[in-house]
This record gives sequence, C-alpha cells and structure tokens, in this order.
Amino acid sequence: MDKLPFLKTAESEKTTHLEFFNIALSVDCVIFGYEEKQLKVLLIKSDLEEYEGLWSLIGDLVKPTENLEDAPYRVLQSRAGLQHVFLEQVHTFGTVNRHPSGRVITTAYYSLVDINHYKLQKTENELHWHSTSSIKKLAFDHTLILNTCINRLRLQIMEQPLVYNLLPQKFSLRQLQDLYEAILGVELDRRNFRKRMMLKDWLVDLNEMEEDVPHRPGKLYRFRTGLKTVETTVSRKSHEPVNV
Amino acid sequence: MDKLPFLKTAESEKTTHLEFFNIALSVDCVIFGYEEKQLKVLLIKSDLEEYEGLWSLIGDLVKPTENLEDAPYRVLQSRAGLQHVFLEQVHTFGTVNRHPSGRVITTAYYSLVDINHYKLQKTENELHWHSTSSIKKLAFDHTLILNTCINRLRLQIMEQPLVYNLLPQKFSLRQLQDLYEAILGVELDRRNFRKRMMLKDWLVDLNEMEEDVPHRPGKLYRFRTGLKTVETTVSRKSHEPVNV
DNA sequence: TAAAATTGTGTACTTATTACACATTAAGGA
DNA sequence: TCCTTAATGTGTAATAAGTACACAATTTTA
Repeated sequence: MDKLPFLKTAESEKTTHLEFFNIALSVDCVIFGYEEKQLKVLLIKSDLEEYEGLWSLIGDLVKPTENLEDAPYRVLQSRAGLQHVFLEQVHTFGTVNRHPSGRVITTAYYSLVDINHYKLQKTENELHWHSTSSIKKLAFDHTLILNTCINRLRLQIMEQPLVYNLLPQKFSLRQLQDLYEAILGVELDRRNFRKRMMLKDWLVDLNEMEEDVPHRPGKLYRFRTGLKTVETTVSRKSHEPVNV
Repeated sequence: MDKLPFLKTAESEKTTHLEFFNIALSVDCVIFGYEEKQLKVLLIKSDLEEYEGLWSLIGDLVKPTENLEDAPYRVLQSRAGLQHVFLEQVHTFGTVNRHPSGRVITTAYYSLVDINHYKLQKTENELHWHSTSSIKKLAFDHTLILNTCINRLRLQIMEQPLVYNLLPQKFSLRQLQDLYEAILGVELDRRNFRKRMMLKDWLVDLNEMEEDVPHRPGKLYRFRTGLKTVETTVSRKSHEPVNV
C-alpha cells in the first residue's frame, strides 16, 4: 500500500475519510486448552441479538494506537486474565457481511494455555471451555476461524514443541501421547510415538516416576528449555538461501 | 470479536466511531515472476516524499463494500492488468508506525505470474520487475513483507506444484530445476531433483524434445491438470481427524 | 571428426516411517 | 500371598524417502 489519497486532499478529507475508514479491524483469539483428554477452546456467550444463545471467540477491536500484534495479548489479558501466553497469527478474515453490525475485518490468532493454571472466575460465567469435538455452531464465521486454527495447530505441533503450554511441567509419555491424539483426532502407535519424540530431542528424562496411578507408573519428562519456536515473519535478507 | 459498542450508543456515535474507525486497511501484493533464471518481484516507485526514490509493493486500500479476499485480485487487475492469477494470503502487518501518513494495517498476499505472458506497458514506467536477490531497501516495512512471502513461497513449492504459474506450458526438467534453484536460493542435485519430481507425480511426459538448443535436447513436460492447490482456511468440521 | 555442453540414468548409504507382540511393573482384590 | 488387571517399556523387519556421487549418450559447433 502506497498512496493515501485522503491525506492529500484536505478539503475532501471528511468524505474520503469516511469512505475508506468505514471499516473496523478486530482480533479474535482461539484459545486452546487441554483437559480430560480433550482439546478445548475458550468461548464467550455472544451478546448480539442476531446470535442469541450462540458462543463466539474472544476478541476486540484493535485500537488506533496499538500494534496489531499487541492486540491479542491485551484481549487475552483483559478478557480472560491470561498473561505470557503463546500466540500465533493465523489468518485474516474479511468477507463483507461476516459481521451483522457493520464492516469488520478480523485477524485470527491462536493461543495455547494451561487450563489448570488459569482458573475461571465464578464471575466470568459467560466464559466457558468447550470441547472442540462437540462444537456445532458458533456466532459469526467463528466456526471457519476455529477450524482454520485447528488445522494450523495440527501442522505446527508436528514441527515444534508447542504443546508444553498445555501440560504440567512434569508429565509422562502417555500424557503427551493422549494430548497429541486429542489435537490430531487420531490414535497413534505407542512405540512409534515414543520413538518420534525421542528423535525430536525435545524432552528431558527427569528420572522420576508417576505416583498414585492405579497401574505401573511411567517415567516423567519435561520439555527442554530454550527450544526454538515459530517464526512467521522473517527479517532475513531475501537472497540468503534456506536449507532444504 | 463480538461487541461493537459504537453501534449501540447512537448519540456518541461520532466520537466512538472516530476512535475505532481511525484505522485503514490495505492489501499489499508480492507478485513473483521468473525470468533469466532469477526470481523477480514486481515493484512500483513510491510516490511518498518520505520514501522518495524507493520501491514499494503494489497495494491499495480495501473498500468498505469489498471482500478482503477480493481486494488483491482487484489490485492486480487495476494496477498491473493481471487476471486469473494465483493468490495466497500470507500475513497481516499492523505495527502502529509502519505507514508514515497514518494508521494503516495491511494484509500481504503473494502471487505467481508468468512474466512473458504479462507484458509491461511502456506507459506503466513506474512498474518494474526486480530480482529478489538484489533488493536492498524498500519503502515502508515492505522488505519484511517480501521476505515473509519468499519464506512462505519456499515452503509451499516443496508441497504443491504452484510453479506451473511461472513456466511456459512445455518445459524441460532443467528449466524446472533452474526455477526451483532460483526460488530456494540453493543448488540442487540433478538426479535427486528429477527423482523427487517423478515421485510427486506432478508432471506429464509430452514425448517431445527441446529444439534449437546448443546441446543435447531434453525431454519436454507439462504439469498435470487438476492438481490440488493450497487451501488455507478450512470449512471441514473440526472433529474430523487429519491424516498424519 | 573432435571438442564442448548438456542430458539421462542407477546404486549404495543413511534416515525416517510403519506395522506389529511380549515381558515387566505396580496396584488391588480374593 | 497370589492372582488379576492395567498399564508401561522395549525391538525388529519392511518400506519409503533423502543424499551423495560418476559415466555414457546426444547434439551442436568449430
């Protein structure tokens, strides 16, 4: 984007301003959690008449003085009390009629949070965790946004150890496998899963065992610190080659 | 995004309207071409004082009545005369001060076009193809946008036969390999490259040979029709599993 | 007809992926 | 105490994919 005509013709500013600025920009956060062997997503009751009784993602308008990339952190902080979470931009949705109250374009982010670490307040009774597998209909185009984010999540957990956000510090390989199965929606072979995880070199053997389980206890692991994470935008010079 | 407070309080609409709508949204197109064994990108001379002498990507503001996903097609059509091109959304950039004239958030798309099919008009002398490897500085944050799109392109050509957009209908494996090398910025082993392409099953052997080349002629191929392409957003029900 | 330039091809090695079965450990109940 | 239950921990063979590497064949041009 180069020209901003409305800034050059002061006298016609009002008209042009309204013409071009008659769009609002929001962010919507797909906040994933994990509980009872299910991938969950945090939703809020829609307060729009058009969507009465439906749930929607958590979002807000981007402020004029706020970096786009900061907006989802603010939303998570102010709407759900979440801080220092993992956030990744996924896609921007901008069909003309996606919002019944006006023209709103939204940028979707997904986030991974530890449900147990984040306790829902009783007062926040419009906020609820929903199992992703039981979600039928959401307000707006939020089903599309959710599915797009699930898709991205599924691709990314195969490449990067992001799921540390969803587990306690210490966990067994069985817990990790259950989590992967919940996210991917498939059953995995135990021996092959363990082999793959060991090959990735993401885990540290704690030399501790599970306790209070009604069966043979498993070994406990944690994620290695300092593992590299997603980097979507790249400041690398474009002529530098990649490894293939 | 759920609430739109400015639409509920009619009397304070003006203030709130200005507060929230004081952001413009644009699209920027990274238009890739291929010529003389180099990956090229179509740029336009910036007409902003702040960026005098610098080149920038081709973009425009999104219109209030226009779907976001339609805007880059319009931009390519109106600014560069391009129709029926491949376009893919990559990322949305929204740092507060990324545009010197005001708050503008931009969604970046990349596109692949056949340079020879699209002949630049003499009158469009502010438009030029630039080799990506020789680009040093662009207006705005367009270097970041360009690099992010190159990165995405590099990942996607490994998975999908998108490069058919950059080659003539009939081509030799050498031409195809040159193209991959130009995009990836690395040299590839000829035998392994050919093996990989055959494994992907993207190509059809035309049983024709190159002509008028100063050496042994190579066989000619074309891309199979009906090959599936990128699908970023997914309307699939979220509980359906993926293959892994 | 010899030299130059480039195509076309195969094999051995390594690495990753998949399918698959049995012994071991601890808890809990008879 | 011992048997049952329920899970953990482990290895191998087969297949598929990725990498490194060299030489003969074809055509043009001098």
